[in-house]
Amino acid sequence: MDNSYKPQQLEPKWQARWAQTGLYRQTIDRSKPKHYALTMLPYPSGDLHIGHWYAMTPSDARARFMRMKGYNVMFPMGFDAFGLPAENAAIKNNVHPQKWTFANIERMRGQLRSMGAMFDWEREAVSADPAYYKWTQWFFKKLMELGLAYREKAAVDFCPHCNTTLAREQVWGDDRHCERCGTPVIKKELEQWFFKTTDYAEELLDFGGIDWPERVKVMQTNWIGRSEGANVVFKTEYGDEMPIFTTRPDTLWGATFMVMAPEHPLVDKLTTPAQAEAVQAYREHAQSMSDIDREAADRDKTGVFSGSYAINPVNQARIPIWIADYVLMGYGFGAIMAVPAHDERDFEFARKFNLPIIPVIAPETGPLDADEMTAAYVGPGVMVNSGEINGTAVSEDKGRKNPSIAAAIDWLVEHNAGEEAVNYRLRDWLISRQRYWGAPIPVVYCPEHGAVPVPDEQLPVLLPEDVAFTPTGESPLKFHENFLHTECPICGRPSLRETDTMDTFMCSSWYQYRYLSPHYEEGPFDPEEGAYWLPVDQYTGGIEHATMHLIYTRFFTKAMREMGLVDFPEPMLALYNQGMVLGEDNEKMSKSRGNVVAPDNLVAQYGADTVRTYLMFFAKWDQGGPWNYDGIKGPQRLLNDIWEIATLAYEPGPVDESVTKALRRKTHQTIRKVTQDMESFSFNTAVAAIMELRNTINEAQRKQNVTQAAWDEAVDNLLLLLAPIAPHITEELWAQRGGEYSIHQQAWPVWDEEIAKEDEITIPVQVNGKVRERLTVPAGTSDDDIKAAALAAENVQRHLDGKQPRKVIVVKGRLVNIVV
RNA sequence: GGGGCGGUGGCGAAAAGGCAGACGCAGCGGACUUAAAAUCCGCCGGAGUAAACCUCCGUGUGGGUUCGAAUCCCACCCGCCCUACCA
Repeated sequence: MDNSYKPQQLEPKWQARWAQTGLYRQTIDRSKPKHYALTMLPYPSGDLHIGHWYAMTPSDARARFMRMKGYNVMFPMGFDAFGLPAENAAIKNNVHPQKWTFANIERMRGQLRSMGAMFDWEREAVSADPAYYKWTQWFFKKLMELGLAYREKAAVDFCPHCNTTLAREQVWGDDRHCERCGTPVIKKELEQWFFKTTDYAEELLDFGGIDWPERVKVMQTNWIGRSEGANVVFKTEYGDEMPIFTTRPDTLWGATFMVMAPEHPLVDKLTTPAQAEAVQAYREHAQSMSDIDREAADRDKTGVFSGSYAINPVNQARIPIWIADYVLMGYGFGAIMAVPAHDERDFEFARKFNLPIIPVIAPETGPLDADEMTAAYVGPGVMVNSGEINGTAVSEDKGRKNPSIAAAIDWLVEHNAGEEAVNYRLRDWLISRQRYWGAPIPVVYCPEHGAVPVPDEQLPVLLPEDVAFTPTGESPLKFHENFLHTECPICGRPSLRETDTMDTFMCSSWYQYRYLSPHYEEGPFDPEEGAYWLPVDQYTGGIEHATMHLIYTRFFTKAMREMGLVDFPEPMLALYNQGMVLGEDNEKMSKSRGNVVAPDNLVAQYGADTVRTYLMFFAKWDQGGPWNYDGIKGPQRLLNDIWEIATLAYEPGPVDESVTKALRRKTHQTIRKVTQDMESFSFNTAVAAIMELRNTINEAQRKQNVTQAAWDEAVDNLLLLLAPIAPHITEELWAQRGGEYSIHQQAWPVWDEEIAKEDEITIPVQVNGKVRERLTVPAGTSDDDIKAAALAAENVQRHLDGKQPRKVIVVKGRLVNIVV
């Protein structure tokens, strides 16, 4: 009978068996510690990419490893199913987004099954399913109740191609383009819904208690952008209050002018008739410019004088108020005090428009001369020209740690002119999208009561199916009479529905909770499931979500804690970011480059197990790297060899005790190595260790010189260690060798330190740091004996050349270094 | 401009401050075969040498710490990623 390795046959066979026997059904079991393993859910674009395999199969292997280690593991899968591509496909191919999306999901389910992952499909959640988005809408209402959702008119980022507004996080790059389609965004004044992520700015900076990569923590910290300083209230000469934020209140005495953003509400009032024309022209110019031009590379400062003046509260100086687009309306108060002597941007502006420069910090080298300065001075020194705080030291510290800043803040408080303040770069999350394929915002606008949330019993607000898409991408909800017209839930008056839908990041902010009980109807998730499984123990996914999804879901969990739904502050205790598989040309895979690797073809050619093993072998997981069609041969040979090893009968000839012992040692060393590597996500070296064991077993196979018991121990453990990585072949071979179903329910092997121990060790002997000899000694030889043997060694003597060793360093079991 | 990550054979990569290059790919030599593929055996950083188990050089560059550095520190070069007039 032909019993060669045919993954194309045995993989579907076992996948069916697993499904049939409910092997991956994951239910509460209080007799075991729980482990919630989560991999970022895919968008159903229609085809599973090798990138999905790279994200999911090592994640699956880790979850399987935890299961064999004795944890009750939950490893769910679902789809982030709302979003623009579905709608764009609808416009292009005249197919309804729902049909397109659910057809893709169906196709991707099949592809996901071909991975042989341990997903519990009964926990699958699809965000575009009304049973799911009902709760997305419910969360929106809850956030409203908590005062964490509000509606405001603001100049927001708008993608003209996608025809919708975007959150700040979804505007990328130095040309400020749309994260989805790459079109440069424009600013638009619109009434939009926001979530108050800024309320949690301080708490989001606290990563205590979570094991997340340093890189993500740094990115989030920078994104939140905390800066310490003071709010200072300037008054215009007409008495209007003009608050500003500054990180350098100590330089207040050097403020020689003020600058407002062109969109600042006081611009109209402060513009004098003489300046009206110039200001109007400048504002129009600023508005017409896209953000790209506004932040163009040369960044030459532009601006215009308003004609009005403000009074500096520290010295009553009358200083001109300018309007310039280097001041952004979205940060602080949209206005600044300008201290050209000590701020580079202000300096540049002052030089260009001939505004006065007054130094207030004297560096150690002596006082500054305003006329001779060619750049702002931002270093340490001592305060001068600054009234009561003269003589205070200026350090390079930020905030109150800097004596001069502390003194300035105290002065401000004492004189009732300002207060210590912290400002964040983080903006509130804009969640309104002018698109059809998303969860409708559950709000009705009543002429009497304004924005009224839709009552719970009317949720979900369903997306109407009979809609006509226009080529412009404008939301068909705006023209859907039945959807649009409704009654006010409070008074019954005819009212209009909100036609915007929610940012899909809203759907993915809480999906890990819906997985617990995707069919639960009494709430977003079943509290009993939640009490057992939550929070997520191990999250894995790409780094690209560092400042988007990963901030949103943290915000969400903190808000859910306010709602009383959870009692922990962080959604995911540990996070690991995998790298990216690149094309063979070492470039990002893309259709236009023609370097895309199709997993379906690979599965057909090599089988899923080989693809999985190769993905885990070719690089450390967090690094990623280029795909290589030749490289996959290594894992392919590995699985073929293992097939041979496990299926060919072993008949020991004359047994060699020392070879037997060596095989057992290698077996136990491999268990130790693979266990540690699986623990630390070092899958590549885990596979390498398995390959080494394979090599050792191969040799025993050829020589037939180990005992049957040692042989079986080696082969059984080889299969167990490989089971999380290559689940099908190991299941098949386990069964063929008479093992109990399923290998995936077996306990992870444990190594015996005694057996793993080497009985001879090789110790390099260095003379002055260069290896001159290698000693093979029994393990446990005393340092003194090793030292003596080292000094006696022939090549060592030769290099000592009669000189007396000055010092001999013996590192236990490691090396000897003789210094002369 | 700021921040982060990285730079090791022909290639992918490994190395708790302690034998650099495990494991694999490719290559080369040999076996098997009519032949090729597959498989098996051997070699495989560079230089010296007929060959090394001997010697020298070698982890982007230059310094430093150390008995000892791919690893730690300083400066620089290159690549990738993030961020960018944030007051």
